[in-house]
Amino acid sequence: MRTTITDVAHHAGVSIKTVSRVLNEEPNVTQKTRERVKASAKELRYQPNLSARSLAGSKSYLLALVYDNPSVEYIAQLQLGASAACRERGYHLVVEPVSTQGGDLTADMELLLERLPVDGVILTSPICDSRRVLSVLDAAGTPMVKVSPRMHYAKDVPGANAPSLRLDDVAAAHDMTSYLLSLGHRDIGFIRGASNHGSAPLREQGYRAALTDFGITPNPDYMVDGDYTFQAGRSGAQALMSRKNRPTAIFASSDDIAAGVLSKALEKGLRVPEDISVCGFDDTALASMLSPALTTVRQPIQDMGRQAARLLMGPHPGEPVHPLPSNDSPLQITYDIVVRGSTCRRPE
Amino acid sequence: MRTTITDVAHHAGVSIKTVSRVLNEEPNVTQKTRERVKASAKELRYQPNLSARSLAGSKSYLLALVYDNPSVEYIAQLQLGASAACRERGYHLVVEPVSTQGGDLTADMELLLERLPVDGVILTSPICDSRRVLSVLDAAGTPMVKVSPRMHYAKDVPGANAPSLRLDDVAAAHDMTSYLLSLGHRDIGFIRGASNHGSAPLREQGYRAALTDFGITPNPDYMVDGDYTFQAGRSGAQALMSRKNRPTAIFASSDDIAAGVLSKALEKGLRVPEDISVCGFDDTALASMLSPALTTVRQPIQDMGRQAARLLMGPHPGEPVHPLPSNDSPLQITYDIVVRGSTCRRPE
DNA sequence: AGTGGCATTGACAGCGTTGTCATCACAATT
DNA sequence: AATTGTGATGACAACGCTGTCAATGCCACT
Repeated sequence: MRTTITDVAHHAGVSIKTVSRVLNEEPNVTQKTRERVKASAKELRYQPNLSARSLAGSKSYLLALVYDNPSVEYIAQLQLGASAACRERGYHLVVEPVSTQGGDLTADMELLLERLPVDGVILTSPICDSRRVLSVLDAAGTPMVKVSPRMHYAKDVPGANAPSLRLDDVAAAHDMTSYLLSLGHRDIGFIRGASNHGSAPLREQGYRAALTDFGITPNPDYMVDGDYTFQAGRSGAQALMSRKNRPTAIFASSDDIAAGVLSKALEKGLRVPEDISVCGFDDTALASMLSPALTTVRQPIQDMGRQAARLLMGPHPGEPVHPLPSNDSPLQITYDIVVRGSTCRRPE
Repeated sequence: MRTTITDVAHHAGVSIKTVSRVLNEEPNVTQKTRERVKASAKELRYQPNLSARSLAGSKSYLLALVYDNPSVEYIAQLQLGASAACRERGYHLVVEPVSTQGGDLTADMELLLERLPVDGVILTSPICDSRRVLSVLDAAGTPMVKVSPRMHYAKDVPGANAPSLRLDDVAAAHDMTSYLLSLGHRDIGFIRGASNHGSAPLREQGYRAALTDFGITPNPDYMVDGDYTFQAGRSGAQALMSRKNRPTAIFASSDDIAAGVLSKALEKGLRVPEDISVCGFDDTALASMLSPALTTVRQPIQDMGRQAARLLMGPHPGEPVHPLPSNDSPLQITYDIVVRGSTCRRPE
């Protein structure tokens, strides 16, 4: 038999309601009672039953991570962080892979919400920008947090004021581009991320700004579309390398793209970085595993997952309450430029 | 207001118990009633509340995936499959990353089981071989399925008869080694997987057997320890390449290891595959992203996740019941040797 | 027509917790 | 001393569903 709250109450000589109060850190319990109950709970190794809690109360102690598999590694890291944060507070993380392509995204979300009363949803890009998903969540009153959403929202869009977090993609891309410029590169190719991701245009913007700041007019011939995948990297590189003036460096919007670029460049007999520098974005495990290892932008993805979960769980009773980050002022995440072997000074 | 079972019962003109019976595919309901109830449920877009179900009944419609992060990619794929299978049947997947290193594994598991009454647990290697974890699960009576566990168990070990699935690591490694032999290689290095994973000795066994079958005595100098990581690949390669007769091929027990081997080989100025062939195991996304792309053993990891979840959910009412795979006769998963650019004929 | 048996249905009591509200004890106020 | 207020506590219902068991209806067989 599981130990129930009744057992604890009996053991501590109080009512179950008092036990409940203690466990939920509610006020109006004497310090003495509080301690006695806690001792009993510990001794009996009592663990509250989440189903019962959820049914009776308003909290379910369940968070959902909804994702569409942009990069396996990215999600895995986010999940690791979120899960760790959940454990700290007795929550659990339910994963919900969905597809923005086929399938009915909205229906999937509704199903989730109606079946499983989760306390909050972590939305990753590009789902965090889906009007329909946001409106379903809004309608259900489910708290959410958006990870790397688009920048600008109309005020009346559902979920417009949900807290969000992202790193400063513009600044990061600016920094990376500036780094390439500082190496002497002038003809810098750029491969965009997926257009349905908020980060894609921001990274492009940073790239463009850096060039402009340096006095170079961004050349459309040096920018190609992509979708954050290895394949996009290969075809993007193919396109860029067939330009009249082959770029001496390529800034890929993700590590997966950069891996594709590397692959194509090597296939064409180019040496990286001697003939062409390549850099990525994210610093996933892949970046270190490639030869040469990728110069890239480090995102603390795991941290972001942890932060996202914490935002949903709210401040621990007793902790200071931070103002909620919003779309307009998202929780800013730090980044670093990580220099590895895939970039070097421009060849003469 | 959410629609409840009472709403459906009212709408269909039956008792809530009958609705419950219909929804759970229980017998002893007339076809007519069954259809009427289903129609009502559909019309009202009714979704059963999982917390209530779990509290009242014995099922929670929740499965847990417990893992210790051997390879991010591997887990992500497994998770994708398991999650898909869950969705088919109205289940949800809770993820529980745990650490076999620090932390208290047993305590983590107990916590999980006592808080969240999951219907089953998917245990990945090496956790599926932890006596303590198995005994906790056994004691709680929680169904489990082991993915790639060790081969041999004493009969009295807890969880000894839990269903398990794995591919035939021995045969796969045998095939891969034979393939290298067929390319003319005779001095074939081998980098082991992590010793706490059941698959590691099996793959080694296959490697040895293939050599022996070919009339070659396995040379201990050509076998080095590893732990399925990139780093292990680098140091393993370092060790192997400093042998008197440098092997002309290296069989790495995982793609991550192989990536490390590649990295070290290229760093040393060796050409792959011209100077040295390299192959891996798993066929994770990484394998295709490397240059050259890895020859490797394809495991249908996503399928395995799907199968694992299905085993836990039991046969769909009405489906034929397959005998449960056990440790002695696990569900066999098919594999393929995928030949890519990292292997070639032995240099003269 | 009477009887037994079986398939179908429903009434009702929980499952373990939280929310609401009443009660109580004790201190502060008049 | 009587009154009021406030903090601490507990009794009880409710959350939405399933399990148990009793009741009902229907049919086949004497």
